[in-house]
Amino acid sequence: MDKKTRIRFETRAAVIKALAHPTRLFLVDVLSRNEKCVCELTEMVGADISTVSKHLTVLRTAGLVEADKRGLQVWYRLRTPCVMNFFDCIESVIKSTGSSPVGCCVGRCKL
Amino acid sequence: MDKKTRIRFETRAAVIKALAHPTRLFLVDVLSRNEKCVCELTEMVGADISTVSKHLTVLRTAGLVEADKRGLQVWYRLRTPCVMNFFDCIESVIKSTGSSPVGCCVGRCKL
DNA sequence: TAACTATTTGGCAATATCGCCAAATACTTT
DNA sequence: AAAGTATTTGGCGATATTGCCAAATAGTTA
Repeated sequence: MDKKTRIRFETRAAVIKALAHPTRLFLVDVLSRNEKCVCELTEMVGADISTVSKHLTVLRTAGLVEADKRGLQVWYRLRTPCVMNFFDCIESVIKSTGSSPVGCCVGRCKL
Repeated sequence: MDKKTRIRFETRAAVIKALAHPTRLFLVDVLSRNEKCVCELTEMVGADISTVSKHLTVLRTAGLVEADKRGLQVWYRLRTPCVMNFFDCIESVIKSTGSSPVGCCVGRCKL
């Protein structure tokens, strides 16, 4: 395993990790239809605005969404619609296993 | 946000979380070409066999790989080739941002 | 400029993840 | 049956992630 290969998989994992949270998946799903301001996303998620803002930062750092400020509001939109294709595959995995959510933000996660 | 929606995203996140690690991405990549026994995968990864075994368990629990025992060895293979399509999308995200790996198993992860 | 609104940032406590070691399990060979 | 091989499981210390609160920042309006 050469270093180059190792770094390639670490880089990919960093992007996938940004998607690996129910709230962030929800945000990506919403943003795949329309751009939204943070306040609106916060209302949809139902968590503290600071929590939602941090999730959006994670997505933005990974290159999955982008944002621009208009007046007081910051509007986010999906940069990479191709991630939506992936969800069909994920759904097929879920259907084929009857899997249910495990080990994720037990009891604290609004989403 | 109704409960049903919440659970749907938690379920999806659980599957994606199983992919969100460089070693597991590497395993998926290797298994997408051929089935392999744990010992061979362990050698390729270069970590402790117990570590590799646990990563394989994570992938299997998520429904992404399956395994069967033959003699002393356990052979794993990819159940869901569709995940490979996703990597092209991930690569395009990476190329468009020049992103590099962050915050992941710093200094400890062989992969 | 002071008050107000929208968002981000800092920090902390609670969880979750990770990798290794040691021990247990399962199967094979002698 | 005893010894040997392949794999899984238990457990622990080290890291990383998450959500909320409070405070800081940025822009708007009175």
